[in-house]
Amino acid sequence: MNNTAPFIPFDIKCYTKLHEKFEFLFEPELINEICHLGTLKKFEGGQVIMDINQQVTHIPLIVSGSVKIMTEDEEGHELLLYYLELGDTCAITLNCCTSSAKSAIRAVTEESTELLFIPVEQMDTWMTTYKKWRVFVLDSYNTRVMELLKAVDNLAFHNMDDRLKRYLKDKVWVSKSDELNITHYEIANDLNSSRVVISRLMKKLEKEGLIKQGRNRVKILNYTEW
DNA sequence: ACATTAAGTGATT
DNA sequence: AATCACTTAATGT
Repeated sequence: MNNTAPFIPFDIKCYTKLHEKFEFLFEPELINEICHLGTLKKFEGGQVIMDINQQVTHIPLIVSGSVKIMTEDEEGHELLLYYLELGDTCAITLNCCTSSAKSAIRAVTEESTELLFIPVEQMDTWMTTYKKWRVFVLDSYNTRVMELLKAVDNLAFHNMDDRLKRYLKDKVWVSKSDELNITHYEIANDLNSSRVVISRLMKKLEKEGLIKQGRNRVKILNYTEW
């Protein structure tokens, strides 16, 4: 038995896991580099992994779970912008990194989530050495801008009950379950609305037969028809 | 049994 | 659609 065996620099299982998860995105050599230079961290649901005005030193890459990205107004009311899932990264953060600016957003884990933090310095070198990294960065930038546009459109052109429906739909999508454990207060907070308004609209949706609800839980009925 | 938290509702702006 | 003020219902200690 080799006595150095327990002291391998990284977890073999984790190593192969990352290869499986990211082979569709990156070159194998790049995944090797990611394994060596990145740090994998696990979070419980509801943890703030990056906050507004925080200095950005690492780029987060989602390995499992999901993260919600939000802004805040002067009074501290939040607004959900979009979610990040497997293989996603936050392009807003990417921009912060290169310009060494501070974060404009807050990132909160939606469920228990694994994140791979890559030091900013790697950005530039990988941009020139790995084609797939370049494509990944540009692509993710693009999809984030699209998501932002969607959020703005939603905010500007749709009333509350529409926004609520979209919210529930998205929520079912990211949680991969039509049974949501959520309170009216939390929904109101994500939508920058008030609990009373959400309660009324939720009651309406229930009467329309679109949802069933109880304390701390909402079940979305026949999701496919949404 | 009591306190706390979530949800429902009428009235007002 | 938001806020207030109040009620009712569910849950934890």
